[in-house]
Amino acid sequence: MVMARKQGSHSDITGPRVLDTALRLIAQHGFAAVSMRQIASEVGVQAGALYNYIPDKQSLLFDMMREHMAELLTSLRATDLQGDALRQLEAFTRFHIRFHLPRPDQVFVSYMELRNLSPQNFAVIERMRRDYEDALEAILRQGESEGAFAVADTRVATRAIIAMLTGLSHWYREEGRLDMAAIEAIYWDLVRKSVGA
Amino acid sequence: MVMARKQGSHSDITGPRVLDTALRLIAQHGFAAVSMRQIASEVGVQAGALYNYIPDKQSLLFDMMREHMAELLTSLRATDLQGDALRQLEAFTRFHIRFHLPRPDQVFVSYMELRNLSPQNFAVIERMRRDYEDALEAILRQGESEGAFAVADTRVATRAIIAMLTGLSHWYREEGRLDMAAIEAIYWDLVRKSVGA
DNA sequence: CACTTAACTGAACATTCGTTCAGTTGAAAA
DNA sequence: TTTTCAACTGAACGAATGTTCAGTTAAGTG
Repeated sequence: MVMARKQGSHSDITGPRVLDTALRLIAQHGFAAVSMRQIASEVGVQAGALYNYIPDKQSLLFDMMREHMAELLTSLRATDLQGDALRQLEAFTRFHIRFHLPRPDQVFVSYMELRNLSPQNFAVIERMRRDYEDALEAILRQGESEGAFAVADTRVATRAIIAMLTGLSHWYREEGRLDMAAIEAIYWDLVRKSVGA
Repeated sequence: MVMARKQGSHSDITGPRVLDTALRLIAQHGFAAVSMRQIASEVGVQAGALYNYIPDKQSLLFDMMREHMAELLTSLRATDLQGDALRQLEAFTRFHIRFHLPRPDQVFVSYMELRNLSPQNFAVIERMRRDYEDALEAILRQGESEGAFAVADTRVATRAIIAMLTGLSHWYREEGRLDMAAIEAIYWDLVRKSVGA
């Protein structure tokens, strides 16, 4: 029987390092602007070695984005979204900020590199993004039927709120003026008011 | 005296066509993913001919973005932003939508390709973007001093509102369910409420 | 008409690209 | 100690990259 190697084997170290390094570089320079040789160089191997961990460059991007979206949806479903619509909306808002703020590179790549996905891969990611949007839309619809919210168009409001929240990741810096708790409070105030609650 | 040629000369036709074609292709595939040969091919010339109109590829991107931002700022200053803060905010909101909706490619490129600008060029564009943000921030501050608006943090609210409005360009389609007037009404409702007015 | 010159071609330049693969290395297995 | 094989190297592949430039074309000028 062949055991998995525990020492001396770098596979379980190099593998994740490839994805981590690629994520950072692509977030910084863009998918098309980063070469396999750049990624390999920062990992500390030759370009050919990358192909022990990924079939090709396209899969590198797809795997990063799919993992990000899968984590997002899993975390959302694991989050307690109960109570009336107002409480659910607050929970969703705070969840979104808490999930996205510590992951600026993933957010950047997932929103900027959609064009560089193959059509099939794009469809998969788009479906996941739509699932996330639908969770917020359901909350808004419930709020309307409760009479707690007043929005002119639920679908548009859904997208507007997500754009507002996601935009946060484009300028937030950890060392900045506001910590995450302050950010949460400010955005929750904006979101709550925007739906008329 | 040498007159500018009026017929038979393609310079005044090809020149703008280069920028237009480049804009469309870059919006579609991204700056790094579009080659000079692709642009030239769609324009109907050889790659070398492009260099009669631009010094290099970087200038192509920079010229496109600077022109977009300059038009944005010029149009904003030509817009009647008077009356109390609430009226100004409405005027700003409607201006933003009317300016951006008919220019999806420019918006896309200007917000997605900042990474591909050289540091000097980036600084120029960033300065212009900041000028635009400041116009909105001034309105919010006036609204606060009037007692018309209630926002937890003016700087954050400024960015949040612009993110909300700009996000519109990412999903709006001319042939869609809503025309521009409907969109304006829906977003103005969201913006007005978000600042507590 | 001959002359000038703006506009463009077509080929070439040195790099770089993603990807493949035969061969090397060195630690775990027997 | 010998064997095994996962992990990796280093070189090579054809194709594509941005950019340059000597030469061609054709329309305007005098």
